[in-house]
Amino acid sequence: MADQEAWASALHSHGRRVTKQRLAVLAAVQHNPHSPAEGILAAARKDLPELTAQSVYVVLSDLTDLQMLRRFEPPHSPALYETRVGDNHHHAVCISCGRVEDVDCAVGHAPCLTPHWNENSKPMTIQIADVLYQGICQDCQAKQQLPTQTQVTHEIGER
Amino acid sequence: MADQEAWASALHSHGRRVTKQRLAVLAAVQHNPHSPAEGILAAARKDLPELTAQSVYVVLSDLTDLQMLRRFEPPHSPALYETRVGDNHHHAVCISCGRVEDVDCAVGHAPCLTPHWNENSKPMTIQIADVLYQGICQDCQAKQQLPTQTQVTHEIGER
DNA sequence: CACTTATTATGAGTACTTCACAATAAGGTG
DNA sequence: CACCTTATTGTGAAGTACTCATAATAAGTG
Repeated sequence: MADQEAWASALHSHGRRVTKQRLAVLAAVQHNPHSPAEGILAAARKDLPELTAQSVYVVLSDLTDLQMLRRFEPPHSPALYETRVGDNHHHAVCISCGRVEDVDCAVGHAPCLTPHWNENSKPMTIQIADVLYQGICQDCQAKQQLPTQTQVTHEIGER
Repeated sequence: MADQEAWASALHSHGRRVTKQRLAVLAAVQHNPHSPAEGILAAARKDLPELTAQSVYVVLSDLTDLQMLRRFEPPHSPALYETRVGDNHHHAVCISCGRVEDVDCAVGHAPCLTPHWNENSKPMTIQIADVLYQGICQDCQAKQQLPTQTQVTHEIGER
């Protein structure tokens, strides 16, 4: 809870009022990275039971716009939030169980920020580059290898 | 329409029946890359008016699983589909108007497929890496520069 | 041409998120 | 410190994108 003041001053510097709802949401995201709005609500309600889902959506959206939170949307998943911002890191999601891992940036500090444009496309001014790795985590790989090894997928995972 | 046979044989090779619905969806995606399901439905209905939305969803989902189509989900947008598969290209989306551009892969043929794992994370077996660039396209930049240049954002874009 | 089974249409339902507006409270002012 | 302004939150409802269950249809095999 010693981070309360840090969050408060960050909110101040963005011209936002310091409310217990915002602090509860920030703490919940910090302690539960890669959580969806629903999970953040559940976590935040342990401190602030009267918090509503709609407030969580509003706060998350606003804080994301302020760059105090980062949001990303894996396929077939609700949006996930985290407090780790500004370091241009990436994410790997398991297509089987959905687990998410952070992946540090490979090419220095701001790697993927310079795409190579086609001749016939109009370049954009890039602000962020999200790299989303999709694969299968070790646990799910182990589970899928239970059948005999000659057996090949006749039904490809789940969807 | 000369691609009909190519689609048909591709469907066959995946053990799928060749239906006019599938062909209409494939043609619609091919001629309208980066379109959402709704747009694909509208385009496909020009050839096949009795096509239903649910069928489009089923077909898109199935063909994506077969890797005949590629699907990606920009933030705050429904899923978009394209026929360009297998070349590991990326996408840039304008956060203001939503326009999408293809971006070829920079680092050779399969670049971002080798993330650098943290010490404390369990590596996954990566299958695909989607790079999503977010920025502002030239058109939207021009529109935002109408106020005097000393003016700095007091309201940051839209959401 | 008939038959089997994949595929599509129909209708309803769900998950996630947003909207409109009233109630509340943060933080500046006197 | 009470008051006031206005941002913020709560309430209730609605919307979008998508999925599910089941019946009708049609592709492809014999």
